[in-house]
Amino acid sequence: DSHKHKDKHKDREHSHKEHKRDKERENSKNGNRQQDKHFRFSPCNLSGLSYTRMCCFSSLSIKVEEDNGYHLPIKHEKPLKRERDEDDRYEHKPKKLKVDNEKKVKKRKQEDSDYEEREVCISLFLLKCLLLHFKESQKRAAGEVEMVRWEEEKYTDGSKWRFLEHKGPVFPPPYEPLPDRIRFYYDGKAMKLSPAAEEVATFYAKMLDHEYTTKDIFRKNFFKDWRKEMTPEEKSKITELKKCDFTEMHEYFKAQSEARKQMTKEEKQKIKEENERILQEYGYCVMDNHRERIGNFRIEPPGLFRGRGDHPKMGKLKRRIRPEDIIINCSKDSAHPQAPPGSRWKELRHDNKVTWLVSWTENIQGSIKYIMLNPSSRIKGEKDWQKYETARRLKKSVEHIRAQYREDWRSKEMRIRQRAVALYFIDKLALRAGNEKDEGETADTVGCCSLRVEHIRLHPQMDGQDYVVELDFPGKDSIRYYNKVSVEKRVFKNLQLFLENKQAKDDLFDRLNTSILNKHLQELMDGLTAKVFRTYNASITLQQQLKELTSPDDNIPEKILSYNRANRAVAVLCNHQRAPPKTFEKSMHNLQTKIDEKKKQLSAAKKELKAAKADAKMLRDEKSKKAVEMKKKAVQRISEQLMKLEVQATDREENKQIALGTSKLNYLDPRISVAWCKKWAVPIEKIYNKTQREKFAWAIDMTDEDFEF
DNA sequence: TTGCTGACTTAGGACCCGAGGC
DNA sequence: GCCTCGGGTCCTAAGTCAGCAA
Repeated sequence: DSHKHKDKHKDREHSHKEHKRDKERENSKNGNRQQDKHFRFSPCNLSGLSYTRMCCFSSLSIKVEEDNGYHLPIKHEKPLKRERDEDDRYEHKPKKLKVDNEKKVKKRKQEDSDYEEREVCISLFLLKCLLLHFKESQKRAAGEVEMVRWEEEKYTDGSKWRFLEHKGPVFPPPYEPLPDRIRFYYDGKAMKLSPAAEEVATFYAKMLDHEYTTKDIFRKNFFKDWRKEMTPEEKSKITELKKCDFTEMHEYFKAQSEARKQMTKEEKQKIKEENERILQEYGYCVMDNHRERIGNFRIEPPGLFRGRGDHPKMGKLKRRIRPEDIIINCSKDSAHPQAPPGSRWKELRHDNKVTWLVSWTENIQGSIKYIMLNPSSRIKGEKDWQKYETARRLKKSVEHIRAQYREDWRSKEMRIRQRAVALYFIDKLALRAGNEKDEGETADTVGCCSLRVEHIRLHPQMDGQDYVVELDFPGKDSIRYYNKVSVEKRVFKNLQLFLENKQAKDDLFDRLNTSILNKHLQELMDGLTAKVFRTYNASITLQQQLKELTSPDDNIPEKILSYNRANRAVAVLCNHQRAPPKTFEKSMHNLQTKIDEKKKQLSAAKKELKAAKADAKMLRDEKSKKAVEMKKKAVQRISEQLMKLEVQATDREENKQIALGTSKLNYLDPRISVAWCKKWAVPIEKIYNKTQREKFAWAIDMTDEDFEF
């Protein structure tokens, strides 16, 4: 562990040096192509004109496969039709957008009234698309590739769509009572439960193998909620959980899942087809004339709440969601989804200021759950792009911001010093912001602003380093963050001061919260919030590590190993951990055995080659020459296989406790990876699987090998 | 300023299924 | 053809952050 964290620290220190270098490099290249590109691609385009390249085709045929929905400037793009909007796009100010919009409302009244017209006149709108489509096809046919822009399609009023149509959610199947032969025992005696009580009992029975059922809070919460579902008779009889025997139920479900596995190919195929049918019917929606994949179109089935860490509500009953709990969001002029027969929706809403299609309130925390679009959708992709553009803007001002917070360490105001030290942690250690949480309602986890005295230890000297801060706290999902980091003297002195006269449970930064911090960050840079630092530091680390680790002479597997190592450096930075796979030791052992065997094979093959060479030297005939060639090839093949296995082993070992997926999916600007792949001729499929390629279609589409984050 | 809520992103674990080895 | 393993996908919890009301 300590080794890991030392490395982690090293990585961080390194990347900071690299930041400077990057900055210098960037300065020296002032005005280069990248910058132009950056401007052109800046997310102002996102809500503006430039991405409106002709998705109106797909809008007509509704074929997302042919048009990924990203309206990216392409190389052969001709000058924009609406030059006057170009200027607007040079400065990206997402957060001011709303304010700006308000100010611009009057100015744009004329344009807005156009919108309104269009809104009420969808058919005209489609007609126009049709016309554009037609024109475009004509041009294409004539070999003229010109960008046709869908000028109308820009949402500067904060709306997210004009048209939204979907089929509503898919509900889980109703509860199927257990067959009579499957019995529940209380205090050793068989007892038939009412359907409601039985259903809840099955939730518990299904989890009998899980560690959850050994936890007191889980058992207590479950039992309390279960009793609420019981009939008065059941309630009076069943008073102690430990007298409940669910084993028959448990065995029944195990047998069922076993039976599912044993199904014939045909049966499995049938289920697959049915799932596909449901996906086609409910898994897509039409948003602004694109057919888009929906992320989660199934309503969460009832069950027992599985909170993470020491969650005070674990084991509580997550109740079944009924149509009457559901709010449907779609456009007025769409075919509204129908509630299941005999039921009705809670509400039918037409709010185009939000992106969700369906929502309901869950009963554990009382929070709202949503059905939204898949990451491959235009709306999510553009947001993602915008996120990375904000992080790239931070790259430009980060040195200034760092200088500022270093200055603030000396402020005479405590709140400023706290803010500055917290920001230093967020920047240097990629900590999360750390919002306040409801005590007793959620697991006790913290982030930067909510760190407490008990989470930090100061060591003026440790392991040969000065001013070491030891951080140890439960972070998001109760994942432990443990790190020892040497900080600057002034930070250290400040921390000593913050700790003075405080108890273990007191806040380290008692004059700070995320709201204060983010307000400050907003003043430093438009759109800047605490989490942008995580995105920025993750992406810049990837870029820098790739530069450092990639050797031009490496073959593809070695390059991929380098990529994974760079990815890993980021995962370590962001503390993305995973439980080591249960079969890790075993599979590692198996792999080692394979490697040993391969080595034996190799030496055998080499011997054979040697012998064949000797033969060839003696016999000097075609046959033995051929034999040498064959043996040579065999040696080559086997050593390649061996190398591959060894790389695999290294990769797997290094990956034992680290999850690469999270950073890849959420923190690393995909354009860095795409550019790297292009530069080193690594097929993008080796880095991104199909889903990831769909999510990052925008980046794959727009990125050249010389892209710089 | 504070508390609360809604919308959206980020997160790890469970589960499924197919590739590849035997 | 069977089995194992791991990647891919699904699931949904747990964060962040802005906006609003008191």
